[in-house]
Amino acid sequence: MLNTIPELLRKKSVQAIFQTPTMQNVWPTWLNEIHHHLGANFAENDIINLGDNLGNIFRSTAIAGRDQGALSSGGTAWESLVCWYINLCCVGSRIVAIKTMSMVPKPIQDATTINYANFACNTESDITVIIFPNANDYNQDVNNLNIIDDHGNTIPTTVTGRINPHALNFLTERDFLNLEIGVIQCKTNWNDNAQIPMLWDMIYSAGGFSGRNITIGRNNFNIQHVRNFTYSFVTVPSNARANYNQNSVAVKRVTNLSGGNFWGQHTNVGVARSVKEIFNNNYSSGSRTNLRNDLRQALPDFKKNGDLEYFKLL
DNA sequence: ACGGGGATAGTGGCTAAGCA
DNA sequence: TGCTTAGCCACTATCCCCGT
Repeated sequence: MLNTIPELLRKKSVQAIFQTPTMQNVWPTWLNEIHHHLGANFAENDIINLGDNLGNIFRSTAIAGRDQGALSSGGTAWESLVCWYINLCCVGSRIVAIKTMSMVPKPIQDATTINYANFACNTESDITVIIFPNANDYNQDVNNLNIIDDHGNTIPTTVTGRINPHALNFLTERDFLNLEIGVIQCKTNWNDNAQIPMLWDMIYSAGGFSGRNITIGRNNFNIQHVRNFTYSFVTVPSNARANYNQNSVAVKRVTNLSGGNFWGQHTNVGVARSVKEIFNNNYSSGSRTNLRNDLRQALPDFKKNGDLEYFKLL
């Protein structure tokens, strides 16, 4: 079960997260905090409930004062944590979160591109979530798949044990109409940055503005052609003294996003929901049974040096 | 006119991805 | 491998709005 296309992509995505020096710096501290929240003999609910504490985990590496380096790395660190968490909760499903844009299959990169006249401003989508269709090619062990391209040639699913990007590009192109895609905008602070997700969501929702030569998509891949597309906002938030209520501008700016707004703490009704709610809200069709059940079956693999060791939970 | 609270705009060194 | 550059965010002075 853990050798499917989505699982191989997940592994590649999570391994990439741990490549950055920033992540290697913060991880020992975060892991302590994560273990503290998970408890000794954790179950699937403990993993999902980490979402209520992502903000605390993030802040456990907060540096006194604020040098510019901390500011810069903060954004990367938060994106990494959210991407790690989503993949963690989605083990066993067809839902995969990817932080590195170059790892996103080409058709999806093309579809999310926004063209401002001739200028392709590649959306700085922090995290791209792909929900693969409920089809054989995404449910079976990759060794049992036989993927034939348009010329009748077999495309290998893996290259030296890792997923073959060409196979992924081919499949996402072939099954494009049945894909679901989620874009997640991550920001550590909420106040001023709320404008950004609001504006991108407007453009995606409008499908571009033809009169002004603003269009979405390249190579005939359009985000409005996939089965479902959501745009969401996930914040820490790092603004310690901020007092958010349902009338705050920052709140109003993101409450209407197609994918909703979330934060790394307990849900505050009318303000923001815990990031753990993002799965039911946006990605539920990607679960094989349901999120908890998929996760429960994978639990043993977290607790030994097994298939899921790459999450570095040990 | 005044005061207070909330929103806004600007700052600026570091990080990491991309490229040659 | 080294260089270039887009992108990162916490804090503060200032602006704006509204009630008194």
